[in-house]
Amino acid sequence: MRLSRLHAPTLKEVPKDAEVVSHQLLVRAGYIRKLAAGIYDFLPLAKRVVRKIETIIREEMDAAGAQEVFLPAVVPAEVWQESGRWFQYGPELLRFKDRKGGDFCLGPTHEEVIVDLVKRDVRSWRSLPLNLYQIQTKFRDEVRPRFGLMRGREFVMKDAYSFDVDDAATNRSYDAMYAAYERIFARCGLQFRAVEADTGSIGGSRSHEFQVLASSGEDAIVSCAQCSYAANVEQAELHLHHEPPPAVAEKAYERVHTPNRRTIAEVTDYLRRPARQFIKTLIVDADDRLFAVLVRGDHELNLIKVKKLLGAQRVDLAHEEQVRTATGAAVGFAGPVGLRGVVGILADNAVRGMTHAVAGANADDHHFVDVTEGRDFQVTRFGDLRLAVEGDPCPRCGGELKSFRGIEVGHVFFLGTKYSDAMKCTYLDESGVERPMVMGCYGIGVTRTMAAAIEQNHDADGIVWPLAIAPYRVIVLPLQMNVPDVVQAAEKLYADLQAAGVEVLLDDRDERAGVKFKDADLLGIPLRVAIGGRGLKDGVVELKPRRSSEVQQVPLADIARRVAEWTE
RNA sequence: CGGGGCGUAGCGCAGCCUGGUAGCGCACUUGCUUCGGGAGCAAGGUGUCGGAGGUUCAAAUCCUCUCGCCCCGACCA
Repeated sequence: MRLSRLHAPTLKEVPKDAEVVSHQLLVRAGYIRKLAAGIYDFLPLAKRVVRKIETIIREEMDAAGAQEVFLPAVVPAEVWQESGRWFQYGPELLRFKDRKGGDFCLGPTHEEVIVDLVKRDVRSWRSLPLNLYQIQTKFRDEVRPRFGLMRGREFVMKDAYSFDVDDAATNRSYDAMYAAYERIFARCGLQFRAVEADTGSIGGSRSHEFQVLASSGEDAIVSCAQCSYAANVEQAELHLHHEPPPAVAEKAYERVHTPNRRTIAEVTDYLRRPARQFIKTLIVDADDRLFAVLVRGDHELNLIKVKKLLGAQRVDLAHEEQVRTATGAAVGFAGPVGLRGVVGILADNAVRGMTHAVAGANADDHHFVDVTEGRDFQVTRFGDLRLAVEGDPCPRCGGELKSFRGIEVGHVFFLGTKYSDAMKCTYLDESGVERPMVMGCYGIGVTRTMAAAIEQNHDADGIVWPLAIAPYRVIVLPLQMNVPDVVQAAEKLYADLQAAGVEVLLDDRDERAGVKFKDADLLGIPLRVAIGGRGLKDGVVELKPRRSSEVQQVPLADIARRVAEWTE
């Protein structure tokens, strides 16, 4: 492709509405344009990257035994009513009516549609397992679309659904998808981790997220330095490796005045005690019953774990009024000592045996100091209730956990029979008994993967594409368009590379060398060949990988072969 | 959903407070010079000042409503 013809309008200035680097670079390098909040045009270069990611996905999904289908984006309400989600899903589901007044939605995910399809025609155990996937545009009317392609409203997703006779068979389908995902992201040239994730409200038993490692990632994950364990911080279990000794208190607790100091930071500053000596007391609403939950001051509460411990349907932090009802004080002054307004007091394991701790006094502008667990208050139930942090012990091997930031680009999920039960998707087993199919679902955010690749691979000059998903692999720069030898050599190389099947861009624009270098870097093309009058006199051209800073001088006669080798 | 901010040329912005008939940089067109890391000079085109209504002799500017976009927050203790 000639750059003079390519529709890739590059910008010198950073667009003002772009916050994250992938968004900035995609706009600046002429890959995307915004049409509306969270809705983007994909220009030719972006389309090529998306297609490359899709091709890798297709090859690996097909190799894993899945079959590609294409389901409608516009979905009639009936199937969503059948599963019950028409009423459960919030405003993220974009609903609308057709001309006859019938209800429809734009599919944010396709469990209903796929189950509807499978249950019609699959009746026998002989037809299972079955794994169907599609690559398609999804729409989720996000509360707050942001970060460009990272959290758009319209995006391209690969979604797959497996149907099996039982849990064991589903686990095999799951394992096959897990392995396929590892190959897909490895082939895309990305650094990633598969992490254990929360199974959430769907109630499945297994779930892994595929996280592309990037410091700008929205998700916090921990991974063991010694073994292969990795998990989302929300999911990471924290086992108690040794029982702390019972608390031995020296001092009695006393009440101190802490005017208007509500947060841990404010109080630790004011009292000059470290955060780890603080007992944070959170009031939570679990199915309309109020509980106090205690975690150490330097730890963070994990509501998901609280929900599991209580076996509750719903757990939220309490509202301001509820906090006042429970503690008799404003938010920020709750503490376990003398707390009456709650059904029970739960505490994270790290709170066990704490002495000389600081806690809220359940009175405005007051805290207690030198509080001791067991003596000054009784915990109803201890458990693992906090987010994991760097340095926590690995639940598998006891090694040290390291923390990372990640971008979730894929998710594999053991679904079970939630949808097949609700929508009566059943088969007849060998003995003629009707059973629900057991399902798994497997998603990859295709357009998000493109953005994540940039978040992980960029520098001050622009994008640095991994070879496998670059829109073109080579860019040829004739540095002086007014020197016939330079233009000729560039044209010949361009033609030779095309003939050899190498995806190549030729910057044939009548621009100065500086402009061409800047644009080549911005676009992120993995290999650059610069042809200039100076080098040509000595019969050489320059070869420079985008990722490295060293320039190789290559004889003109060898350049086509060298490039072809490099890009293989 | 709550709070804040911004809509002026393709892009980035100034002008608004203190009303007087719209400007800067980049980009774009033409010419000359330049030619290995976003060139210089000259000439040129570009706007319903987001939309509607109001106040006024006069509105980008003041007022009201509305639409769009961005950021922060959604109880982080």
